[in-house]
Amino acid sequence: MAIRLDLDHLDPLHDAVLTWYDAERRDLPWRSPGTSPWQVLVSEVMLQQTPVARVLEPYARWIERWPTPAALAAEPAGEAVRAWGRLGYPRRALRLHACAVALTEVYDGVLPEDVDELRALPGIGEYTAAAVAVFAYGRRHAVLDTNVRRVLSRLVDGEPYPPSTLTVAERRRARALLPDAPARSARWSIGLMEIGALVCRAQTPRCDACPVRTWCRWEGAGRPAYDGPPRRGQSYAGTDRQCRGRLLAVLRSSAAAVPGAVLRGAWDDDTQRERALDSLLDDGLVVITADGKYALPA
DNA sequence: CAGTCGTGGCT
DNA sequence: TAGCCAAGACT
Repeated sequence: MAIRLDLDHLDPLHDAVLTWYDAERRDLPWRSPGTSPWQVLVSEVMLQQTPVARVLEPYARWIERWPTPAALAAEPAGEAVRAWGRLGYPRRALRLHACAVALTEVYDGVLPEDVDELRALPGIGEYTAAAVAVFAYGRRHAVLDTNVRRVLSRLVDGEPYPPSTLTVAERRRARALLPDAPARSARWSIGLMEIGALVCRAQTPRCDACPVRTWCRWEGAGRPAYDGPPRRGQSYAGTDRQCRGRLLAVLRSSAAAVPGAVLRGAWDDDTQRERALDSLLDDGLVVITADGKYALPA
């Protein structure tokens, strides 16, 4: 049986996470000492639904080219989409550009520290606002990403996976577990994320290497399997998303505007291609030029 | 609130 | 092999 979690005496739990983090943390570029809040934001947006390994190279090129919000805001949004490469979900690039414009115009290029102000910026939701406030500014605030949610669900609830949507109970609990000192709470949050990424993994947990194993209800209960309703799977082949990806890849690789005939060669199904192209135009990821060709936005 | 939105690696 | 999933946001 796991040791019951005592909310009045969390120090040992905190210590276990912080000690483990100091020893096992990955040395990622956005964690190095001189990282600016803007660079933290760039990394967080790129990491939304995209694994660390695929972010490393685009991130390095991005911050070298656009070290400040003003630098990015000075260029066309299409350049952001092009530099986004194959990270996926390219609307993130568009939003990050819009965010850079807003930061430049409204905040004089300085990221706000307040989560509500951050939350109001394009592409910054609840998680990313918290991540910037905590990781860039050391504020005391709960950070609930998919890793932390899974770790706490297993540790405290004994459930293999968190609820499908973030609940108020999860927010309240995450807040209650936070160390009192802001600097300590920030490291606690990063530590939980890192445990989720390296140890308490979704499919292949490494409980033998877990620093909080002695408190874990899930491990203590023999790691019961998930038995709820089927979790929504993401199909991809043949979907509009794949079609959009193909079309955008053509535009990314071309410096000049592209005639419709070329796009036609990128996807066979006329109906689906037109639908996907319309949605790309709606999103502002693609524009039609004066001579009727297609291009990334100016 | 549930659906939509890319891409690729791992088991 | 075919799912499963990865530091979510937005509508």
